[in-house]
Amino acid sequence: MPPMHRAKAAPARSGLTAFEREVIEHFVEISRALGQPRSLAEIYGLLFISPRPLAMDDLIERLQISKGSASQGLRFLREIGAVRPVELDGDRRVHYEAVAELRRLAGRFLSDQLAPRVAGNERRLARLAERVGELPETHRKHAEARLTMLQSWHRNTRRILPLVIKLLGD
Amino acid sequence: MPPMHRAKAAPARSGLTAFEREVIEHFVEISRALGQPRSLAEIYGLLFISPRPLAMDDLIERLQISKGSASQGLRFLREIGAVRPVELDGDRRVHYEAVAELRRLAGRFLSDQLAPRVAGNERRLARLAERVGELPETHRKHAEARLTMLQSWHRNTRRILPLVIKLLGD
DNA sequence: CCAATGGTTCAATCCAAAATGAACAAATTA
DNA sequence: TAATTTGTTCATTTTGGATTGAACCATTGG
Repeated sequence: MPPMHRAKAAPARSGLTAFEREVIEHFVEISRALGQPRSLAEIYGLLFISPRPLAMDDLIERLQISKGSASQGLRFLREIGAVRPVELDGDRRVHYEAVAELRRLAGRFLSDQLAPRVAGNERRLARLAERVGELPETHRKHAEARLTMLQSWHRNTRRILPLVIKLLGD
Repeated sequence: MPPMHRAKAAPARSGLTAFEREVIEHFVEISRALGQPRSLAEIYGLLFISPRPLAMDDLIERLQISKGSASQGLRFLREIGAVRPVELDGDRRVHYEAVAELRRLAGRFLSDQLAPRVAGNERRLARLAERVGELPETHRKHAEARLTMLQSWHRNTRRILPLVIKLLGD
């Protein structure tokens, strides 16, 4: 069969405007700093800048991501309250719009992602406090001092987190 | 030369006490939240709990990490001021001790790791503000509203960062 | 009832960041 | 000077989290 000159590619250039791409890039950068996967940021970013709710299909097509990524990404964003499902009549597909209140977003993120870690740290510090007594005399004093420091740092963190939430959402 | 029966293995079980391991684990958890590689946290953690400065050799042996990791890790920690080189007489190797002032640590981390990103975001927002005018009438209004939001979020962030630093180091 | 559509799940794959270790350089000691 | 010690660099390898896509389920419509 002659090669034909190809339908192979049509790399499907993204169907995103330059403006949209840049807005999305903004969210990608932020999500990196928060240690979240890129596809989440892409989905949220596109919904954020879109003037009307989008269905999963739209996200797959415009962002060129897989069904799996789209489905999982939307689930996560729904769970943390960053995205809200919307029913559009005449279409059985669920559409989504971005929740854009920073206070709510930050609060959810902190309580869902950070709080569990903070709790884990707290437990570990408690364990350490118990065991510091069993240490050989030589190192005990130093270990106790360091442990006190860790506890103080931890208290600082706990104190500041709620404050940050409050300040963010004004 | 006959093989001699060797010093091949002795897998060198970690030479870390349970207590040390747990302290190190604490730092590993924290560094994860900050998106830093595990080996950094291990190095800092061991130095933090060690009552006296350690040489690179010690870190390699006790943490079972490679020379490369140790060297690069120490370089990074030195750069952000988390670790301080110490000269011990009678030993030409450089030893290191942990810098344990939280204020300094947090400040450095924020200004080295976060500030550049924040600056990047700022530039991007400026570009977006320029281009929003060229948008087709239909979407312009919505895009402008969203952009205003992004700018406000950004201002919030800038406002809060220095405050967090101040509050952390009391 | 069957076919088509919308959506989820999860094992396999991909990939970027981290870790390794060999090669190298510089300082030290014998 | 040669041999050893201390440390850095960087090309390769490893690894874990992100992404994919095939298999599957549920609902709707013909």
